[in-house]
Amino acid sequence: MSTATATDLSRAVELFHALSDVTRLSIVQRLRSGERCVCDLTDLLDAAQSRLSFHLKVLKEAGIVSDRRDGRWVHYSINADVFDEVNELLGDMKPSSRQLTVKDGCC
Amino acid sequence: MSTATATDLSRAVELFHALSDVTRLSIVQRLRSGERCVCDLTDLLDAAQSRLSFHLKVLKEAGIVSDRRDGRWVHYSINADVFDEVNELLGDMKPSSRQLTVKDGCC
DNA sequence: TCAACACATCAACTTTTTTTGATCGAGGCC
DNA sequence: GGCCTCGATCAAAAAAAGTTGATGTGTTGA
Repeated sequence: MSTATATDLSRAVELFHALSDVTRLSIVQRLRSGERCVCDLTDLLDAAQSRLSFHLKVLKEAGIVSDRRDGRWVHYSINADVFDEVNELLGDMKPSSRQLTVKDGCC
Repeated sequence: MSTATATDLSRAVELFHALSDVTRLSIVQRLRSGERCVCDLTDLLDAAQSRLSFHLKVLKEAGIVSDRRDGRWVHYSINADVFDEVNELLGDMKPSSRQLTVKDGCC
């Protein structure tokens, strides 16, 4: 049985927020096939560098991606673990099997 | 094998956005045990009625909750199906098993 | 019919998020 | 060292999201 705590809640907000933007989801899409440097992504997504940097930071702070410096390039990659985490959080939101249905009366 | 389309993308954005707010997640939490009328929720969450109405609308438009009118009350409940949908969308974001790792060179 | 209630909607305002262009710092190459 | 490139950071502007209080709509019960 799972009960969501306050920290779970804010963690969920952080994760879902990080995933609630087209640019960021597009980045994640591009990273599915493997790591990419920022310059690759600016080309692929046709987005200004500072814009991408901003979104990558959001994704990174949420733990969705990791970065790896290699000379003057920084490569980003997906943190596969977070998907399990999201699933867990989703599990804490699903209606419980033993659920009240039609409430008689109200308030 | 799953490929995410543009519509998938905007649908994902809509869903994740709906889930990326404390108030809305709290609402979902409260609905886990079964349906609730708005007045119940205003009490439970100590939130102004119009505020709740706003968030319930976001959740409803995203298909996360449904409403049912019963006299002068409106009862909201979780749309359990969306969880499957979210899982599917998440599946389209996970790194593929056959993933490029260390890229040699860049750009 | 009228008053009270539950809830939705609206407009003005506040807050947060995103975009943009400029600047900065680190790394590599001459 | 000097210069160029990749990428982070910053401040200002723009856009989007959330809050608030007032008003509107449908329902009930007197």
